[in-house]
Amino acid sequence: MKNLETILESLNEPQKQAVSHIEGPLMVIAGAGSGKTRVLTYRIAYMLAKGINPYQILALTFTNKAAAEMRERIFNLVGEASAKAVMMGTFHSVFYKILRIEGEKLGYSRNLTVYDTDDSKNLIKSIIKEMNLDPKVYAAGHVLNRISGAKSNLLSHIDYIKNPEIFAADNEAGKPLIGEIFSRYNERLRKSDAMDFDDLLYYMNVLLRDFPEMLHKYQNRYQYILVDEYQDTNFAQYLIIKKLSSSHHNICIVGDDAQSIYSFRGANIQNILNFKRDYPEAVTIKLEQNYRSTQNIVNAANAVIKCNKDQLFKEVWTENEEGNKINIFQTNSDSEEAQLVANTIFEYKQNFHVNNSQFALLYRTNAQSRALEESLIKRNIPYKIYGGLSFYKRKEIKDVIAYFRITINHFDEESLRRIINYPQRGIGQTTIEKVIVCANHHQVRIWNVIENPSKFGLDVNNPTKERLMEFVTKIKSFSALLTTTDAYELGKHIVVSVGILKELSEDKTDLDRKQNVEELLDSIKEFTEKEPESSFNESTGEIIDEYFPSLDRFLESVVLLTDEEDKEEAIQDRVKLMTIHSAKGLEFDYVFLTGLEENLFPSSMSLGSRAELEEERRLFYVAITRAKRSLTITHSLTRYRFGSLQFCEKSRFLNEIPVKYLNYTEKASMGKGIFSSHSSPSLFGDKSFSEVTRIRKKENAQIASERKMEVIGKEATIDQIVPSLVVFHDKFGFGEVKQIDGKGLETKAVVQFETVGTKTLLLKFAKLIIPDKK
DNA sequence: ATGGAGACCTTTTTT
DNA sequence: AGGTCTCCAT
Repeated sequence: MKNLETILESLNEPQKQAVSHIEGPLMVIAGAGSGKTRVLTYRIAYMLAKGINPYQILALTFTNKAAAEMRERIFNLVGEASAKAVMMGTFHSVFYKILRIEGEKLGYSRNLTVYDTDDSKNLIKSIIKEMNLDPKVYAAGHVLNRISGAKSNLLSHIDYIKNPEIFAADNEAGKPLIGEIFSRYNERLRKSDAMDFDDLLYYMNVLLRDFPEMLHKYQNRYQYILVDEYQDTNFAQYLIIKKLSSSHHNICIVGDDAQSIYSFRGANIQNILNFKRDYPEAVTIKLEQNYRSTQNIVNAANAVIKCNKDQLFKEVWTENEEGNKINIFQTNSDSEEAQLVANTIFEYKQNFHVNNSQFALLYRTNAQSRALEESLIKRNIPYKIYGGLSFYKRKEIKDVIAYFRITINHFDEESLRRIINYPQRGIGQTTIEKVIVCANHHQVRIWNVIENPSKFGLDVNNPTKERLMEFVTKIKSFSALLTTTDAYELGKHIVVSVGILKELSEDKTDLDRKQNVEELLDSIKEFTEKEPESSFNESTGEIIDEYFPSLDRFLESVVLLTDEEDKEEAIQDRVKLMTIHSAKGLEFDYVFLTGLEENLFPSSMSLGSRAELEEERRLFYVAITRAKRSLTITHSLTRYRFGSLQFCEKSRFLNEIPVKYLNYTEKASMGKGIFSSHSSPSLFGDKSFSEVTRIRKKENAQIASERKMEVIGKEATIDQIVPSLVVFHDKFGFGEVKQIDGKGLETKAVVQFETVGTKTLLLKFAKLIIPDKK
């Protein structure tokens, strides 16, 4: 543990103030790249060094990624014991923990399930169906948005129905019954002993509002509260923080109004603008020195954000070098755009010593990643896509998790519906509908009906009844093992005995799925082998709850995870691809920002109001400020969207960067990267612009034909494939055969690919090519 | 009850 | 283009 002086040593003046101002409200306005995370972590270290009990510190973040990073950095500063004792996590995960403990006061059990967005949507869909409403008029996504918005503003379904303005708005939109859906939705959640994401915040508020002893308990417990990314809080979050800190006012919020990009989720930028009103004695500190980026990048970003009307005054500056100008390239098509990016990375790597992981490719929408991926594979550049369809959202994983959930909570309706006939056991749609109607009619849970079909007069034939009861018996047998069998053993038992693994093994077209399930089991195993963390009474040290790595504990730990925890992350040197939203808080040496076109960025959805357009502009600001050394922006004249070719206009945002900070290349040839212009004049001496272009084109032609040569080879017969053989796959590129399983037409090969990692392939489909040796 | 063919809709962003 | 949903035939 460091002492107070050494903690402060490495900080600049405002950072020092922010770190050492511990008592009383503090607002830190942290410009991009100004060392925000550093301040937060050092502040916690400072508090601990001052002797503050780590159990009294609550640190809230928005994303799991941010929480993990903060935990790690504090860990390094102060050591494991103290770091673990600090309550640190996302809003949702922290309040979920509390609600599992206190939920009985609100009519929830300790086993309460959290519904993710898919679950919520599915539930809404079925309610809409049950109400005989037109699913086109009542689109589940839209209805959920309305409900979510209400909950984020702490409106109950009763408030919603009673509110004349809301009703008028819904009525005008032709959807007067959203309030009724809301009401039924809540009822079903309750019946399922489940909360949706918004409920975690909503019920935390209810707990603090209706139970004074709870308010007192948690105010007392958390004497020091830190909130990261405060500009992204919604009303529900804002009020929890306000209540918890009302007795001591030891609240430190850190944020940047210029980086508020989540208003679509109910984030209210006013929360940061109003902090002074809530805490008149609050101290405000601005962190304006940027340590991350070059002057060109900082200046360009400043110029862009100045176009917004709503903002707190702040002037970000840097002492870093001027740096290269921002390169902007226009291409003919999205695939050329992608190739230009890949080629530029390729050239960069050839000419300088740059690692793959120093590059980031950013885009507005996930759909844009595909073209980039293809061009990277062609160039044999390893990459990793962040976000998108995360591990826990994959079908096969959700199926397995659903079994876990139903084992822990029989009333979890969405899980039940998901797996009652998966793997198929002859319980079809008609039966399920009858069960639901029956359950609604008797005002009981679906589980109650299938547990005892005769009791509720369920109108299905006897074999079906038996199948239902067989299912119930099976689940009950799993539940019986919860306290005696650890998460891994039970998880494996479930997957095997239910036949999921067998089912997936039979699906020859997609062997990845089985692998994913196995990966899930591996991660459960890791969980069970982790060092036990028993909970104990903080003042006496008495162990209250002996740790046992049960399945419900495992589920608790992953239910709010959206990203796959990637263990190989640090080892693997790969180019990173992600949306701008998920890039927030991160930084990269070389950033490529693609698709700067009207209707894509800014998104066509955001053109309705100034506020929305300003949010898009903040998003652009976030994107620019991710870059440390170099920023390359591209826009394409055409792009495939929704399956057809569209013509695209250059984004208005590009005109907001003063020309003195940039190099613009119209009609860029896709082979010509940033070398052709000004970044690296020494490489080409005094050759003219067009000469360099010509050289580049020629080189690229050469490279391209070389690549072709490489790939030409014979398609391998099955018995030719042996371990350690280098092979080429049409989609995955080059790889090395690691292992062969099975015989004849069923032969499978485990191949380690250079760019996409390890895949198991069924050889009769894989069409592997053995490249000719040069 | 199941599976396949075709219609249909998507693309904002995340806990 | 690709996945999801619906409807129809078996």
